[in-house]
Amino acid sequence: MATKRGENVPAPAGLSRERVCGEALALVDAEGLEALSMRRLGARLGVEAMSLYRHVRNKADLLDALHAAVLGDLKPEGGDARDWRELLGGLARALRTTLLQHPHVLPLFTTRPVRAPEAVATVTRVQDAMAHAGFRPAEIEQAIYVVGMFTIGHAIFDAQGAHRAAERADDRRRAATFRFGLEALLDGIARAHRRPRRQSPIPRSHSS
Amino acid sequence: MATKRGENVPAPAGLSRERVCGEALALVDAEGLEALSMRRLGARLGVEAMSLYRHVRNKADLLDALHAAVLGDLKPEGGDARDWRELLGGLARALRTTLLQHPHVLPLFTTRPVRAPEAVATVTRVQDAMAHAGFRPAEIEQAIYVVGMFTIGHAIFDAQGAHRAAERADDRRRAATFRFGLEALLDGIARAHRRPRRQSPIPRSHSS
DNA sequence: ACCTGAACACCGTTCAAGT
DNA sequence: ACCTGAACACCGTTCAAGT
Repeated sequence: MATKRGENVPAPAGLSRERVCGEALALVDAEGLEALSMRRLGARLGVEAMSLYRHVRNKADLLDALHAAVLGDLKPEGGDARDWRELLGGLARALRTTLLQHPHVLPLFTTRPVRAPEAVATVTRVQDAMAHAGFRPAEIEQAIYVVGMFTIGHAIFDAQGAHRAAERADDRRRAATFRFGLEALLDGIARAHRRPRRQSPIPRSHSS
Repeated sequence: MATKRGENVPAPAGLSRERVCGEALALVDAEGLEALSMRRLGARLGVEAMSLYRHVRNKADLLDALHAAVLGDLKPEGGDARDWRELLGGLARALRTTLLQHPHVLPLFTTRPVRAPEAVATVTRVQDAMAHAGFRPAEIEQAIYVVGMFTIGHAIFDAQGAHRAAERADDRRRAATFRFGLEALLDGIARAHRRPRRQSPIPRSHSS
């Protein structure tokens, strides 16, 4: 192959949605979200920009795919644990790791709902463990919500600070701050579960 | 005025940085970040796009101004309190309110460092109260960091959910979830302050 | 079936020119 | 001093045309 000219010939151009999205993620990781244009992405794949529309509906669709791809990486550590606290904590730590590996994709998280099926599956495992530990559905939703909020907020702060000179408190300290907040939230969740929901004078049986 | 043609004549065109940024914020609040272009903004102000460059270095500069303007709104409630917990909690609640009033500006928070002087001043008041309560500088920074992360994370989730049909749990419940996480964090901060920092065998004076 | 060229309606930004 | 016209190098996207 590449017999015509020794110029560019970057790839055999067997395009596919996967290849398009993968290359887009590589481009964004390397040069930032603003550097992603259909024309530049096409060039990277050795193809005209218009060819991409065969595999991607839109630029918005491409961005959705990027968002999903990052969430798809999610590989929580303590996969075999059944302790809700370890599962939920592990999910948060895995999310932090993933987000910090793709900091340029973070703005998409402010715009797109979390719907990647892989991520949803991971969340389901946490939900099951919490249900098994006696949490009620509303409590479970709240717990996961709260931990997710904190984690994405942290990733945003952290990714910002990484560019700044002044507050380059070393990574160890930022990680410690994350850990501190996460443990505080897990404590809060555990405590709320042990206590009754609100101030109701005579709770019947075990709920309020 | 408006004697030439009864067509458009939107403003006397006495441009200023303030007017440019204010109109930009109005445009973004109304139509989203993507709708903001120099040409459209110029049109709204009754002026050609190029005139804006007299008052704004760049589009990036304009976005920075938007970010700062939103943070400038920050008006925490319990302004006269000296209780650190009330001050820090009030700051978080005020930030939440402001962010939810300008949801389209949220993506900028993933990209720009928080540097608006008004916001910094508010933060300084919280820092002073915490120092007065006996927190050490590192603890103070960590506390404010953690609460800020959580709040911005929450705002992102909340703003997303507001568009979605399925999870439109009513506002009251979302606010309750925010409150729950915030209180958990404040509890954690208070507890960490009462306890020793790490496992140090013989702490001196009053912290054990 | 898959890719392309040309075209359309937009961008941000510069610069010399108008008043 | 402040605003503008024309221009440049880019965008996303459509559509008819090529192979």
